[in-house]
Parts: sequence; structure tokens; C-alpha cells
Amino acid sequence: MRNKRNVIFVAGPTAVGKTKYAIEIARAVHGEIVSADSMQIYRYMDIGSAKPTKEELAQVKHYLVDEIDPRDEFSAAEYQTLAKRYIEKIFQDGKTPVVSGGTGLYLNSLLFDMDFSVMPKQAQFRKQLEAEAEQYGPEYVHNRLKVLDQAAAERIHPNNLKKVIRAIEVFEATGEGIREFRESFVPTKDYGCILIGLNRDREELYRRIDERVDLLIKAGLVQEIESLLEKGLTEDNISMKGIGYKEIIAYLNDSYDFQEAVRLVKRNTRHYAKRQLTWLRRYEKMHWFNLTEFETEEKALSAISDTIRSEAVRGE
RNA sequence: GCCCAGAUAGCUCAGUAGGUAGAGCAGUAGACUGAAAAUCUACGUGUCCUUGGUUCAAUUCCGAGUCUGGGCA
Repeated sequence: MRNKRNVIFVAGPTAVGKTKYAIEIARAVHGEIVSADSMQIYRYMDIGSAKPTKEELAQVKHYLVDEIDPRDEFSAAEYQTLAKRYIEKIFQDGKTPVVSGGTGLYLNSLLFDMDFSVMPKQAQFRKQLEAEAEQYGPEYVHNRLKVLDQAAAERIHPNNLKKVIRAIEVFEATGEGIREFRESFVPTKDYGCILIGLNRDREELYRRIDERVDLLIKAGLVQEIESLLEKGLTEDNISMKGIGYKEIIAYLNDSYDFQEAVRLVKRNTRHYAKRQLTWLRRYEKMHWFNLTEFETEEKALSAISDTIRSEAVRGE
């Protein structure tokens, strides 16, 4: 049997049931899972990121879950390097990589030949630009970008300060404009990609989100966050910007009461799920499965398996 | 039974000195190249409770009714 080098991607909004399905799919294809989740990658953040349970992790080998210290700064560029390394290793072992997750930029870094090598961020410069925005308003910083990189300034909204700053950063360091997403929409040649998209009727998805948030609270989210704060984490750490974390920290800092914190976690998770769907809809090669429409999990899984099999054959 | 207040968007409510209405929240759509669970952009919907009157014109003023709060019996 030839080595077909196909990577199976299992994507979908939060709370759709990715974890469970990815494990079943991985078992079916003799695979191992590479997570594409920007929060589950951090250690000690088990409850709030809805990590797979110990039992689930024991069923199939998982990579990039629980690997980074939440005090460290992590980025999409580092993710790409690590994930590609693991994918290669899984191929070497004669197994099939199953990428599972809902972080769009991370998925892009594996699906397309995105080149992050241009330059790392420059904390100092960033702070300076942030201060300028604070003082003179975001328009002022946007005007700076306009002088340097007209094209980038046109497509980045002045209010989107983070992206404006990053574009200036890149230009200052390289003398070139920041690359546009469309330009690099070139599928990677490193392996074949089979895209499986999981979705559910909106109503059901939102209900699952609300239920899961209640469950996370019951499971001890607040205690988990208190112990993270004891480790020295603060609201300024990137890892603490995750949904569930930032709202509970604000509650612990007396910004609002507990009920309000829970309400915001639910709402922000719903908004996030919606944004994920927007991102995922752009993938033309995605095979979508609306889990609401399947009577049983088995039926859904067998439909998914059929699709994977026929895609794998086509890719040969 | 009587008195008072309210009834307007999915929710909470504002408003129209009479010319068929708008905020917040919720919702929907979109963007995205080293923070991405981040960050940013755009967009609805209305028997203005029912009914009679006054008026060129009533969601708005007046009367009656219904419902919902609160008070008095």
C-alpha cells in the first residue's frame, strides 16, 4: 500500500461535538490527533477550554493539547512549526494525522503555504504605537500606515488597531507590505487535505453552548481560574483572553456579579461559534455534516467515513 | 368591587407639543498572514393592546373594554 499522505481535518464551531467525532474518526482510520485549538494547547486550562477528558486522551494519541505554559506567549507561527512537525512524525509512523479544532488561523497555517517567516513581533514598538493610539486616536496610527503601505491601509479598518499596528510593524522591519490573506490562498503541497465540517442547527448549537457553560461552572471553572491567578497569570496574559477566562477574572476583580459573568460567557461563546462558522464557510473543499439531521451518531460517522474514503481514493 | 399605574421590536424601555417611530440588549451577515476563544465592520423587524369618538390626519387627545402590576376594601 502506498503512503497517500492525506491529512484529515475535522473542523466546526465550539460545542458542536468535535472532540468526540475526531476521536471516532481517528480510530477508524488508524490515526492520531493534532489539535488546532488555541486554548486547549495551554496547560492547567482544562475546564475553561473544554479539553478532552483523560479517558478521551487515552483513546487516541493527541498532540498540541496541554503542551504550552499559559505564561508563555504563543502564536500562529509557532503553532504552524510544531503542528507540521507532528504531522510529519505521524506520517513517519505510518499513521494518518487527524487535525481537530476550530481556530481558523491555525487551520489556515496547515491548509495553505502561509509564510510566517517575515518577522517576529516587536513588543517595544507595539507599546509605543498603542500609546500613540491612546493619545491621538486610532485614526492617527492608521494615517501612519497609509504613508507606508497604502494597500494595507485600505483594507484594514482604522478601528482595527491590532491589525493596523501589526501592518506597520511588518513594514518597518521588512520594507514590504504585510501579505494579504487572498495572496497566500495556495493549498499546501506537503500533503493532501480532506476537510470534514461539523455543524448543527443554530438553535441546537446555542442550546449546547449554554448547557456546556453551566457544566463548566459546575466542574469548577472559578477554582481553576483562581489557581491560575495564584500561578501569577493576569488578565494581560494572552492565554487569559480566552472566553470564560476573561469574564470570570473580571468577576473576581468585582467588575460585575457572577450571574452577569455567566451570561457574558454564554453570549461570547455564541458569538464566537458564529464567527468560526463564517471562517469555515470559506473553505470550498469542506464537506459539511449537519449533525442535527442524523438520527444517530453511528449514522453520521458512517456518512463521514464514506466521504473520507472516496476523497482518499480521488487523491491517489 | 373601587382607586392608581402600565400596555410600543424577540427582551427592557424611550418617544411622538397629533403627520404610522428609536436606544440598549439579544439576533443575523461579513473581514482576517506572528495576540485569532483575539481584533474589527455592517444590518433587520413593528396591527405602537382592542374598540368607539374628536380631527383633513390618532400610536399620541377623550370614552369604553381587555390584560398585567400595585394599593384600598
